Order: sequence, then C-alpha cells, then structure tokens
Amino acid sequence: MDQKLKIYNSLSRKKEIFSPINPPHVGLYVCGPTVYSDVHLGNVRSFLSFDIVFRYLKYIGYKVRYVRNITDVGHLVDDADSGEDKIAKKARLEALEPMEIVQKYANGFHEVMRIFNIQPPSIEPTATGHLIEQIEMVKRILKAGLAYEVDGSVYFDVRSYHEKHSYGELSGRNIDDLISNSRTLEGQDQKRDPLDFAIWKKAEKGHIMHWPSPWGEGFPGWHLECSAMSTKYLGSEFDIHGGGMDLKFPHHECEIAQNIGANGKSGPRIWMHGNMLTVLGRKMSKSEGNGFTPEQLITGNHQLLEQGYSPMTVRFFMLQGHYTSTLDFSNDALRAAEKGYKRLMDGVDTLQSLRASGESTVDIEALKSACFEAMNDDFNTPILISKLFDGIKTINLIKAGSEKISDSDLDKLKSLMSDFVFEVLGFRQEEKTSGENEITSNLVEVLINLRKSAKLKKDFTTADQIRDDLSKMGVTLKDSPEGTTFDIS
RNA sequence: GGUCGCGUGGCCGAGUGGCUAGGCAGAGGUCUGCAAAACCUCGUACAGCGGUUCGAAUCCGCUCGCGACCUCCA
Repeated sequence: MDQKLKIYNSLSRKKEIFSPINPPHVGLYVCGPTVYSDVHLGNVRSFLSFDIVFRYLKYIGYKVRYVRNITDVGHLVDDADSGEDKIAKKARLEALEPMEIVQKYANGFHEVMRIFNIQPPSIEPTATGHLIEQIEMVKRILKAGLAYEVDGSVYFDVRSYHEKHSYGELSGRNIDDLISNSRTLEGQDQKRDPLDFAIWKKAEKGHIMHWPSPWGEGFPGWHLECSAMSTKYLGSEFDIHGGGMDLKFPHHECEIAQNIGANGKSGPRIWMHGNMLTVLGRKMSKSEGNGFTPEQLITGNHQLLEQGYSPMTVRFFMLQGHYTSTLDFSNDALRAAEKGYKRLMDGVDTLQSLRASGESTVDIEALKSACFEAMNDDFNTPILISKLFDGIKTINLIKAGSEKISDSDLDKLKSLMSDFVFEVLGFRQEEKTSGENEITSNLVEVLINLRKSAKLKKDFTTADQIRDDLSKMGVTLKDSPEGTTFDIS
C-alpha cells in the first residue's frame, strides 16, 4: 500500500502530503476548552475531528505526542482585552473558588470525552500550570522589540511585527483592512494600535486570579498559553496544530506572531481547522445559546430535540460529514444516523458468524485499499463509512450465499472491519439502555417460547396476541430463521 | 462594509472536467401462517443565467440565496 496521507493545510490552502519533521514521531497540538461552562455538541465535534486524526496517525504507525490544553485563566469575557476573566467571573457568580470552577468543568469535559469515546491526549497541560513559561515568553517577545509595557500590562505590537513578518497570512487578512474595520471599543486606550493584543494583563483591584511578574501582579493573555505550551512540549517547530475554524482569527494568528516573536519560528507546519456544527443553519455557540449539552442530547431533554440519541449515534452522525464542512444538526439527520449506525453494527455482528467456503468471490484487498485511500485523503471519514457499508453489503451477500469467501479472506475482512470501525473511527458497542434488565429479558424470552409453541400448534390467534400485546408495550419481536429476538424501545 | 466559504435527488451528506459515493426515507422482491425484522434490487441530483471545452454538477464570469470570521466561542 503505497498511499500517502494528505492533509489540508489551512495556511497554504492546499492538501499537502504529510511528512513529519522527525518520523516516526508526530507532534500534534489542539486548542482545548476554556473550562468555565459545560461543553456543548459543537465543542464535541471539534475534539472528535482531532480524535480521528490522532487515532489514524497512530493506526498507520506514527508515534504521536498529542497535546491538548485546558484553558483555565486568561480568557477574557469582554472584548478588547479589557474584560473580566471568564473563569473569575463565573467563580463570582457561582460563589466558588476559581479553581473549583476549573475543576468542575474540566471534570465535566473529561466525562463528555469519555462518553463519546474520544481518547485522552498524551499531555493535557493547563495555562495556570505554565505561568513561568508564559512569563518567559513575554520577556522574549519584549526583548525582540515586538511588545511594549503600559502600566503593568504588556501588549504585542502588531504593527512592528508586520514590518518584518507578515501578520494575517493564516486567516487571509489584510492588516490595513483590519484597522479600518476594527470597532472602537472601550478600554483600548493603553494600546498603541487597536490590532495589538495583550500578552500580559495587569490585575486590577479585586481581580481574583493573579500572579507576580516582572510587570507586577497580573495574568497571561489568552493567546499566549498555546504558544508557550506547544513550544514547551513539541518544540518551536512541530507538525500539526488544530482547532476550530472560529479560532483561526485572531487566536491562531496571534499564536503565530508570538511564536515568531519569541522563538523566531512560526510553530506548526500544518494548520488544521475543523468546521462548525450548525443548528438550523446557524453556528452552535455558547453565546447564541443554541447549544445542547451532551446530556440533553442523550436524554432528548431539550426543546429542539424530538428524542434522545445515543453517543455512538451522534459520533456516527458527525463522522458522516467531513471535518472541513459545516454540519447541520437536525432530528431527521440524527434519526437517519441512528438507523445507519445500527445497520453498520449489525453487519459487524453478522461478520463474526460468517463461514468460509473455498474460493473467494469477493475482493477484500480492494476494499482495504479503498478504506486507506479514503482516510489518506485528508481523513475523509464519510467516504470511509461508505466503503465500510460496501463491506457490510459483502458480508450480507456472503451470509445469504450469493458470494463466497475463503478462510484467509475472512480473517482479513474481520480485522479490516474491526480496525476501521473500532480503532480508527472509534465506535464502540453500546450496552442496551431503556429499561431493559435481566428480569425483563427473561420474561420476554418466556413469552417468545410460549408464542413458539403456539405457532407449532398452528394456534396463530394466541401467537399473534402475544406479539401484539408486546408490541403495545414497546417490545418488538423479530423473527428470523435462527429464532426470535427482540428490541425494547 | 472587508475577507473567506457554501448552495447536490424527499432528507442528511461525499465527490469534483468524461468513471454507481454512502446513509435515511420511498418503490419492488426474497423470507414468513400473516406481519414485522432482516436481506437483495432500484432511483439518475448537482441554485439560476452566460462562457471555455469534444465533453461541466465539477473550470471562468455574472445573478440570487445562505453562512462563518472581522468581538468571546471548537
């Protein structure tokens, strides 16, 4: 298999053949959550996209160091670097210690990641755990003459930076357009230029999160942590940096500027941006208030939700779209995904009971090759899934006797399906929910047996009554040549 | 207003100069005592108008509609 992995690089706006700086090692950095409130489904989509990147890179043999931070300070509520820290604000509202907020929502975040089977990163550093690195970075930027201090705060000097380097390349922005379009905001009087951004902020009286620094008590600017931590764990040059599309500007643009300012190197070679999850065509976001929490999604307890959907259904739904496209949430789409996912998993089950017989009439190598081809083309999970459905059709045809498979091909098919379904796409068998327990199951089995006896005696009235009564309770009987099974809804 | 992107069959959603995406729904069939379930088979779509080309849904131009970023957000 001589296929090469291609990744769409937001910086060059092209798909590029992936070749790591120091193979077989790969450095991957992804912007993690700011832990001041519950994560919503849009956040989940982003982390899921990079979960696939992480999984696939490992699957094809790379040793990946995956760093995904937790932002626990420095993220301002307001605009223009003048607002209150998000975590500090929330702490006041909830009357908690800031670190309690951080802990609470970080725990919640991890729980959500677990529910959706999103693997933990190799390193999950926090901004507050890297104050020293951030302060050092501010010093280096100051030394390079690309920042200035005003009354205990330090601002990055975008204009000076732009004279030597190019600000706005990633997001395709023209610095003059930016200036003419930037709004006039309160609290910007300290900045020499509206485009400048804080890399260190003085803590005003009453601010509850602050640390000593050469410029007095304060806290780091939001953009700084990612630069500091990616540099620390992956070096000043590394392979891939990921994040949501909405972080491209200004966050990632600022990161590049800081990296060059402090290290002389821009950081990642490849920038990957996941697109947004939309609801009724609009971006799901915290400020819009149109987000569901994963819990609401699973229980269906939200006005926009007609029913609950299992985590793996949601995972499947998301992976049916490509990460660079927007994906619109709808009940119809999720219901379709629910059935599609079930068909996939049923097929995987069927595969386990398949019998080999002589020569193959099916081409497993071609299927395998198609699966790799899909993933190598910028992690195209929708295509991969369509190829897996081709596999499911093959499985069903073999089961039906219209195709045959040899012993060795059967083994190949089993590992192929299991690798791509579970390892690469990260699905997992879900345990039954909804009131199904051992006693219920046993009771239904008793009724199934009674019905079977009735059928043998040609007493179809009784047999059908059992079937209908169970159906009214939400128990669906499914007859097949191998026997009868049931679903509880 | 600036920058970028999108508009695909009933729905979701890939692809992208000639080669069936796939899923859901729907139709037909196999199976069944009848159903259901399961499985098989089928659909011929690319916003509109021009242009380039032997050939365009795919490239170019214009028009219309939608969205993202430009301020915190994955």
